[in-house]
Amino acid sequence: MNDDSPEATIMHPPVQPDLIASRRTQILEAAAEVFASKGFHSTTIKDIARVAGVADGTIYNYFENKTALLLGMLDLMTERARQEAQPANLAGMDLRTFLTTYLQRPLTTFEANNFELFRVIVSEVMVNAALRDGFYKQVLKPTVGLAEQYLRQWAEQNGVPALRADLAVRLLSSLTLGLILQRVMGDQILERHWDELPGVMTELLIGGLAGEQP
Amino acid sequence: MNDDSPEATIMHPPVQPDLIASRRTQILEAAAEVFASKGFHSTTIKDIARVAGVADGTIYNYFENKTALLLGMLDLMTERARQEAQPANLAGMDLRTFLTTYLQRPLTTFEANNFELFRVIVSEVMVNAALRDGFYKQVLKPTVGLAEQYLRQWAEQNGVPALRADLAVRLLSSLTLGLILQRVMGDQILERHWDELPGVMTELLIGGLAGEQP
Amino acid sequence: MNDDSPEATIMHPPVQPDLIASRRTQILEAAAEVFASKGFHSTTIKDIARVAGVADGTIYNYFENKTALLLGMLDLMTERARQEAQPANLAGMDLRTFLTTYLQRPLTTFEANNFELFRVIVSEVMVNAALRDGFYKQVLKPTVGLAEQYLRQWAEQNGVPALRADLAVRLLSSLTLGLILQRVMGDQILERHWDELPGVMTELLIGGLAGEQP
Amino acid sequence: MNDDSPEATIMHPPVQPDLIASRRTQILEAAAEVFASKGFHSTTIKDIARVAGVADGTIYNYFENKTALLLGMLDLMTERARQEAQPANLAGMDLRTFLTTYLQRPLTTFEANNFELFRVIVSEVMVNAALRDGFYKQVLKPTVGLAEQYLRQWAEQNGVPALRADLAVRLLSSLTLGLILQRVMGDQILERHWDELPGVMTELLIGGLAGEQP
DNA sequence: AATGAATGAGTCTTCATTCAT
DNA sequence: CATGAATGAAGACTCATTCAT
Repeated sequence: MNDDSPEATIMHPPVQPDLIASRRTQILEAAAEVFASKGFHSTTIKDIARVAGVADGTIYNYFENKTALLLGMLDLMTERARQEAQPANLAGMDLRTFLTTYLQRPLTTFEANNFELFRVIVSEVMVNAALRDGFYKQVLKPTVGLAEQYLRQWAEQNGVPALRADLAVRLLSSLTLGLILQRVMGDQILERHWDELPGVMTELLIGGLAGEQP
Repeated sequence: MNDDSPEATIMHPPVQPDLIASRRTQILEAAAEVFASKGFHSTTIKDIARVAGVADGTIYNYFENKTALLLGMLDLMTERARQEAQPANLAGMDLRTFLTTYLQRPLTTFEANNFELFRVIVSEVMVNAALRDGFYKQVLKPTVGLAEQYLRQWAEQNGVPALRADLAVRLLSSLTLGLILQRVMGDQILERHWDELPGVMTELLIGGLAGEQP
Repeated sequence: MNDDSPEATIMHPPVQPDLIASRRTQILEAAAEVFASKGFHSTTIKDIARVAGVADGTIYNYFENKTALLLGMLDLMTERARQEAQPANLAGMDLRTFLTTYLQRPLTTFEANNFELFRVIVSEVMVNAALRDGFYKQVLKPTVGLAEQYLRQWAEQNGVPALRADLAVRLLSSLTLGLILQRVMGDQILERHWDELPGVMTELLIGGLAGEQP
Repeated sequence: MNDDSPEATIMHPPVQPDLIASRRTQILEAAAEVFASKGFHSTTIKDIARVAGVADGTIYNYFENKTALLLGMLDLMTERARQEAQPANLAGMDLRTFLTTYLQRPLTTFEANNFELFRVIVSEVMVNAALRDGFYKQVLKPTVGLAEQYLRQWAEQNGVPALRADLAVRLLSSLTLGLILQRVMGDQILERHWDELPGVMTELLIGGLAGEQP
């Protein structure tokens, strides 16, 4: 109540951009939590507001609509993934290390805590064009692109000229995606051997199915 | 109608199970069509009824609820898949043929006309436990089981004793699933080379990434 | 259709009126059973048909609509009540016997097995004018009328000229009705002393609240 | 709004409970009106909303579901009844006054304006366990309890030791309930003599049927 | 008369979104 | 910017009733 024209200040405090960002994050994290546990369509704005500790209407100050929350979550996840994923020095890596690393990262990332959320996102990605685009461009394409780059280099350096790098790399990403999906669907074998997968898959891929097993 | 034929005296023919079945199919096909074009949640019962040419209520004479329609579609697809999939004599196949066949079937099946529907099913499978179970048990598990059987035999006969058949086969199914998903998500490369995939993937898997390319 | 050919006879057997009646009864009893256990509005025609062992549509050959079933049940109950209620020779009865008898009959009748059904009927009687009329005219009025007759006679013979027989008798019927209702609502005391009620109430009514208790 | 008064600085006044209460009341009164005229099952939420002057959805901000409206009405009636019923000093009353009062109150209360509504409530009470409980506990039990207390005292003070107060009081409440029901069912006699009933019934109860009539 | 599949009007209820305060 | 009560469109589902067989 300390005023020289205090009301104005009190009533319209200069909006700190940090606050805006953190509010967004706060809401997104609440959304992630609830989406993960109830799915997208079963989650109501009220649910999210309650968990976020804000009013229903407040959410609409930060997000266009309910779907925008999903897009926002994608951004958030991408952002974090990027921070964690130090632009690892792929350049000098040998193939085995590369493959193991490349397979391991997504598998352990999802292992951590994102299975439920992943379900929800995939679910909507399947059905929502905008989200599908976002997912493809922000998540899948960059990952694939990076690997393709590496594979080309490696093929060139090792005299494997005929390698269809563009398809080979899709083999890798499809494999990862498929593994996660099957795990999510309740496959027991995958759950039991989840940690060994990067290693085993790498050997299978390098030596070929008929190759020598370590 | 007034004829001497004996049929005329049959007054209450035991309700033709055929009719029931065909009505179910009629409704399911309508559902598939609408689901594919609008997604599950955006489709109303009225939409389906209209396309099927029946009243809203009639649908509930054949299906418990909206979700049951999806389960029914799963059955229908499984049924058809089973009919198409002659219990091919895997026993005598060489590895290359086996892999190509095994990869090819799902890819071409979905190529045909089911992409949109596949999206919807995967979408709900991710989020609906009952459906997930159905999908896993009816679609994924049988496929995987068959292949595992083959791989074990093959490994034994070809002296590759250490092969982790249980994981190797999951490599295959994950690969398939992942390829379809990436394609569904709009990957251009995959779309362009869809028909070559079984062949290319087979070579990559047999020879290993480092293997000799044909 | 009117020909001598045997088929005609076989196909349209002369309908035995007994059969009609028994079919009606069969359906009504099924209705009573289901109504009693689920209430009127929660009971579907299909429920009744199943219990009666007939098809849905058959019910509509015997009853105009769902409400008519209630009216029919009323008739059925009235009919039975009338048969049981031998036009007891009230004429010579002393007051105490009369009262005890008069109170006892409805209480034990409902005790038997009709509580649940009574609930349903009262429920609809409250809300459905036609049914209310039926109940009033077929059940309440006759009972009250009979008693009024007796009371007048008795008052005359015993020199109690001022007795407002018309109201006194309503005291009796209201009492009965009210007791049943309170019992139905779960009053424990009434349930425990149900059998003693006719006696106790009779004494209270004869002696007055301040009267000597036996 | 822009004045110097301190109130102006109160920005988010804790939502006035008064407003909530009044909105509830507004809706309940609308519900009572419509229920009374059309019955419970024939009344739609839309009907109530229209009469209350709110949107359909608004009703669900104040009541769980349609049935909760009935429960709410019970509360409202109980509340009002309690306010009217000053905890009258029964202690010092003589029996005649007590009885007259005790009988009179419910009869005149319902006379006023509640007959139609009473019908609806009784109707549902018969069939809905939750409502039945509410009615029993909030309406019937308290009334009965109060009277029982009085009767015990009175019996003790007047040397009527054998009085079955627990049953005697149920005679009273049953009588009341039954009278209202018969009146509701269209009994002309009761309607005509409604106002005299408390008096007449009191005399009948005190003197006994055989007693001297005033 | 019996059947029971088909009908489709009718309703409760949900919930994303708005907007006055 | 925050709030949260109000909104009302939308949809799944029920079920009494009909009628062709």
